[in-house]
Amino acid sequence: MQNAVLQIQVQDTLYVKDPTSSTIGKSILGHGLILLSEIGLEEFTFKKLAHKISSTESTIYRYFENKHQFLSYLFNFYWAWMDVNIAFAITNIDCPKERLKRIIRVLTQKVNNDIRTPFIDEEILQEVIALESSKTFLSKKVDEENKAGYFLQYKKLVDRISLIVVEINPTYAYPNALVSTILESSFHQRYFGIHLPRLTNEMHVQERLEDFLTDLCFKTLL
Amino acid sequence: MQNAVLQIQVQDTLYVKDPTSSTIGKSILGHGLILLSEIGLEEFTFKKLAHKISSTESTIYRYFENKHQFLSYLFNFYWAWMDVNIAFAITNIDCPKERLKRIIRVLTQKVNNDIRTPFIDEEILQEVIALESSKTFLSKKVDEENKAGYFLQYKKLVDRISLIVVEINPTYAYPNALVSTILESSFHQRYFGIHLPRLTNEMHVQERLEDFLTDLCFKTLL
DNA sequence: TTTAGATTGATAGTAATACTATTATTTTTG
DNA sequence: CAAAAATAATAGTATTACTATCAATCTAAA
Repeated sequence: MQNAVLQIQVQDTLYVKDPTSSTIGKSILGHGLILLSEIGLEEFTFKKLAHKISSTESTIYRYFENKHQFLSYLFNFYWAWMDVNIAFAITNIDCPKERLKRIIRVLTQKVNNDIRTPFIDEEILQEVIALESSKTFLSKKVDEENKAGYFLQYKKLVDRISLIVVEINPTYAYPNALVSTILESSFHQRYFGIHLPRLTNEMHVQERLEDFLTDLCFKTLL
Repeated sequence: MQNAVLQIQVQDTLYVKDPTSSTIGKSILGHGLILLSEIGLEEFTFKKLAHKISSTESTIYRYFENKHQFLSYLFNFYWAWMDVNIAFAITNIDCPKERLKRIIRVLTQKVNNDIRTPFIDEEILQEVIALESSKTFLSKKVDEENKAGYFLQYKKLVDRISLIVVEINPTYAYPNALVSTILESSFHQRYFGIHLPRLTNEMHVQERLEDFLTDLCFKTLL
């Protein structure tokens, strides 16, 4: 068994200088993520982060244009990492139904820190993405950022899962819509379960969320 | 036919001073909404709005604590208004399936300005809510704001529609989750259709969005 | 009709944010 | 070891997100 390092690649439009290329860059990623999870995007500033890592604002600005770009980097990192996870979960599974089931399981599971990515704690990343990811695309700059590849990893994953949906039911008219609905729901329903329970039905319980989404998918497709 | 004025009531925790109680308050609502639709929440400031309505920041602060509260006001206004619309759309309809169908139609339709609310243009409001509404609850202050009633109208509507879902299928375990998923999707899928088409399947076309959500609901429930 | 009370406008001010720029110092690497 | 690159330290600007004060105006009750 090798001591593998998992290289997650994101678009070079998502940084000024590649944060994985230096110690301080990795520190920005790791501690930036932690700070984000602690205080949320609105309160998050590069100044606070600089203080946390005993560095300066100007250094952080050499890696990321602004906090929105930093969030988008994490967003892409998360989905690229999820893509790897999902690919692993369905290798050697031929039946597309079983593959979709396993994907939904992976999507609704609470993740654990992946030691193959030393500077990012995926458990924290998942929390941050649940709360903040919608803010990456709900912006007036969405078209511009889309052109710059800010959503590439997410779109790739939706495409990949949609292909499986098409395998299950080639006549279904809305595979991508179904998949992106499932992905969005997997975050929002869990969040509602914790914070706005009246909007959902105990979706903070992993098995229920998994069952809800699996049921929704398969009833729709079969 | 009377020249009816539709009074939409929101929680008094959503303002410092009721904006509908004065001319300048209504101007803040109306022009604030327009400014929001023009530049988005991130760029929106009370200073810019004050300039637009030839008033001052201090005056606006007498009505709303900050722009987040202003957005939450609009959020509740929208769903309270939608509630009225939906109630109207299903009066005298006994069949719960038909009622749900009609609700989905209302939810996926592009709305027109309602002249019974003179200071708010619902067409613009719908655009703003589509882009910004998730930001009302995706915040570290969600629990605090939930207690203060920031999401009451939305929760009420979800409850109301869930009751119909239960009528259609009393054994279905996730009525509220299904309803909130439909509501969230009705905005996000349309948005994806316009800005991130790879995430969906032409959901900017109203009939397709309606069909997608109707199909999703009824296949899940029947 | 006066007058007190409430509302708005004008102005000022503060701490924080979101940067940019410059230069000195340290670290890396060839 | 020298040159180049990266980082730290410092300063500075325009804007944001407010709060405070006080004068002007408008409004409603005695």
